[in-house]
Amino acid sequence: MTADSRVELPPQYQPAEVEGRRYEEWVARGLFVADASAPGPAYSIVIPPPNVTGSLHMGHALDHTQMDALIRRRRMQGYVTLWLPGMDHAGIATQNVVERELAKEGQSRHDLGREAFVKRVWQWKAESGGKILGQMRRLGDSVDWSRERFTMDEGLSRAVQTIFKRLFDDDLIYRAERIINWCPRCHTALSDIEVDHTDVEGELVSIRYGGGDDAVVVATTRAETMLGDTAVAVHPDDQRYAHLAGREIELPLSGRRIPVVADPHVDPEFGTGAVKVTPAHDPNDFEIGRRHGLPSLTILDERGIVTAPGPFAGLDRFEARPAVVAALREQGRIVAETRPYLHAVGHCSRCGTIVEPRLSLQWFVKVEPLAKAAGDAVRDGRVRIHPPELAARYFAWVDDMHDWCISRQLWWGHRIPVWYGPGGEVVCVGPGEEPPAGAGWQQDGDVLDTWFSSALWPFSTLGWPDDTADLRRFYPTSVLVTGYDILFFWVARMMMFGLYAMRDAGPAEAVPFRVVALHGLVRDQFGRKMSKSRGNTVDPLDWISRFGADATRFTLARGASPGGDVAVGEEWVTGARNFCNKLWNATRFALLNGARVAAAPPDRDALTAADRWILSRLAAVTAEVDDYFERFEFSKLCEVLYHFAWDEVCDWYLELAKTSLAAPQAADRTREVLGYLFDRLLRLLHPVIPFVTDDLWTALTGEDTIMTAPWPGQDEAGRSTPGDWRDPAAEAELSSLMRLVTEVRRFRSDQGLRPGQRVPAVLAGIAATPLGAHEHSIRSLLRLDEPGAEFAATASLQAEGITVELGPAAVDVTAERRRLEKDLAAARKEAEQTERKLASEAFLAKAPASVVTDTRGRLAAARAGIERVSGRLAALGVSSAGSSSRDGKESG
RNA sequence: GGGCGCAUAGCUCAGGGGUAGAGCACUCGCCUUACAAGCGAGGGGUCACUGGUUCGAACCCAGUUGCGCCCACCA
Repeated sequence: MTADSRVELPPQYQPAEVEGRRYEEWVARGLFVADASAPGPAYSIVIPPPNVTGSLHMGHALDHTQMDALIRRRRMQGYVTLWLPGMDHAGIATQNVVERELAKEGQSRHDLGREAFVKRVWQWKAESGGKILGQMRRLGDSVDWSRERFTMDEGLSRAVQTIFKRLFDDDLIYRAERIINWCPRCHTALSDIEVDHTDVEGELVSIRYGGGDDAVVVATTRAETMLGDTAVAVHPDDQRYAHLAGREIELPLSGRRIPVVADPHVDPEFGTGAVKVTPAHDPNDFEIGRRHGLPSLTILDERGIVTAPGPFAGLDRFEARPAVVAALREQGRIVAETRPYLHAVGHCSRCGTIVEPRLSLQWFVKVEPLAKAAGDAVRDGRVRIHPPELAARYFAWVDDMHDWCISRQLWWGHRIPVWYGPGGEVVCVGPGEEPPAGAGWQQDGDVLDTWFSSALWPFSTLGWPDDTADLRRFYPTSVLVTGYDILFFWVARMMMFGLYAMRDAGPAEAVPFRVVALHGLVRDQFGRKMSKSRGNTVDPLDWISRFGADATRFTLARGASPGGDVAVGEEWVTGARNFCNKLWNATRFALLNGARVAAAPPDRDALTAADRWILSRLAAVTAEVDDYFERFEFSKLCEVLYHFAWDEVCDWYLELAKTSLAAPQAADRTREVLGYLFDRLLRLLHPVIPFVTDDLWTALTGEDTIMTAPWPGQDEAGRSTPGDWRDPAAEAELSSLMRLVTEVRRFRSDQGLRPGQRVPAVLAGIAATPLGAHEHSIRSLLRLDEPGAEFAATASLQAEGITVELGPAAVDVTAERRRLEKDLAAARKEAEQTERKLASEAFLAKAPASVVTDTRGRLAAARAGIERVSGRLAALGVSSAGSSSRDGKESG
């Protein structure tokens, strides 16, 4: 087949013209769809479900690039692969979005009522939700769209109900009155992980309680809570307050009398050693209150407004605070001046409002037994965390987990399947069961924490609780790819629920995934966290539009070491775009020169050293890439492929190929090697940069798609590519060639010779070296002509045992001398260092023989270098006299 | 308050007991017929500091300093 019969490729890669079309082709041909009944090993990944409200950001792009690369490689390896997409209903986030929309219409959800509001949210989801799914297509995600799931789907809701019922029956879910994190803006309880602690500059106020002998000073940053104080606590051993313990003192402002209790929780070293106790509004105080049977006095409502009777009633908590302080000051109750105080305060992770600890009746998961199992699965190796260093964080979380508050005072989410009877009966209703009928029965009004359904994701998406073919085939999933930032709250919970729900499968098969592969955060080009407030965020879609999906993916993959953060900037993606273009042009070169992919690998006996060298390197690179894939070393595998493709294939092999393509008897063989080489190279790159590789590969081979081409590593004949193709002799020979060419190029550059200028030269002694066979190539790479009849050398240099004598051209004696003097100094330094080393008896006695040999070799090389360079310097002095005016500089 | 990690070129980072690396940036020269989104040749580092182990330390150990991150119910 000849070049003209093939697709003409433009000289620059235009991602926009390729990507959309290819993606739709892949989908249309069903290449992403997993066939659960197909033979062969299975490989599955469930996508960390993005929020319906979300759009694609760099974090997703990183996540998805890694998952897609893993999936694509396995698919090429012949696994039955499933990458399952879907979305999370994102309770609070979504409800907030729709409530804001309603607010614009001057309405609240209460105006609509529950049923209409939920309907409205579904409507919102249908119209504006899930933008991210379309954006995933732009990235090239090879997800199985036929299996797309949503946490509020009928099936997944049934899974939620089922597991709730089981947990309830196993006494692992309970309802209790506890201090929980309350968001006064969202009007709902929050779990610990939905609270972000940030330092806030507060004011520490010291207040004198009681009077006369009873006086005791307490400090607080939340003065308004004193309205709900029901005690003062001191440490039992604190002599300063021994006389007060058990007595009652006067609480300022209200005039109530409250007891002084002795409790070991109090730190006598901190502040005055006395603490005000507000059981209804502080978790510690709640515990103290429980221990001493203190009443809990709620003084704030769900909006954070004071309800305690008196002058402060109706004030917001932040208005009440200074008001209370002012009133105390008036009464002379403020001791000393208030002072600024930096302390960590909890904020609602959804809206940023300061969280209010609040006593209320909520549902909890008893996590202790579940968390223990989740920890054990990692401890005994059923689940591997990668990189292993991060397992410590996992254990820290799992081994010290508080009970999980799962009820939310929201309308959007899975409603708690519990009914309360007129006589206080509590009935948990499982799926398919009829709720109790009759007067007075009512369902719990709350919904479940969004993370409750997310925790079921690895099996609820596969059909659990039914025994489906998908569940049997694809559970446990092969790997979970996510950022270390959500290792705890999501990963740990999937582990707990997976092990619990799937326990019948046996300990090894109940785990939700076999490996957790963690990556870091995407940062900006200066390594700073991306944030909207800093204005340094980058939109992946913008990059995809301007540089292509492949360039975007390659940038992220290339920066991603396991567990490490990725710094990206426009320079990076430009480089990746350039790389794609380089591949484009290299393949284009191969095509223009009639490269062809033969059914069988090239006949080794017919190959030149250059061919054997590049195929040997290809084999080495193939093995490395395979290994890096197994270890999630995306950065390294990209690096290896980048350098192989660019430095070795393009800069050397293609240049060498130009010579052999020009020789009629060698051209066919070279075309064959080029075909083989690019076929393999493109396949190796496909998982990371799917679009450009598919486009080029189909042009090269005439096949439909690279997606189903076998992964290299073993060729069609069952021959292992590494091993068979490795050729150390060819590698050494070509290394020698490259050193020679580089050395002469350096000389030419120093001489100011233009790269294209042809110079007559003699390569004296080349025939006696292994490079003899390459003389033609070497001359071509270096633009050296055969010497004419009247050849007269004006300069010479030695390298690789060859004396290169250059004809009239070389001239810049000063530059050459400077260069040689520098080389001489370096060689002398090296010689000195190695000599000193070899003079040490301790070194000779204790260092391994290989190191000693190596050092001797270095010394010999350095000495030879000194001699050679000295010789050149001397020769320079002689030959420079006569020939300094004919040179390559006349043009510049 | 507890735990973990990091300090290597101008920037972002890899490496890891035996010759200091990459990308980008920088300098010089080139439109050499796949590619100027390119080609060739260069410059640039006390591997944070102080000690220790070792024939040998950027690497291992201890301490110091600086910087991150995670967890956390001390008012």
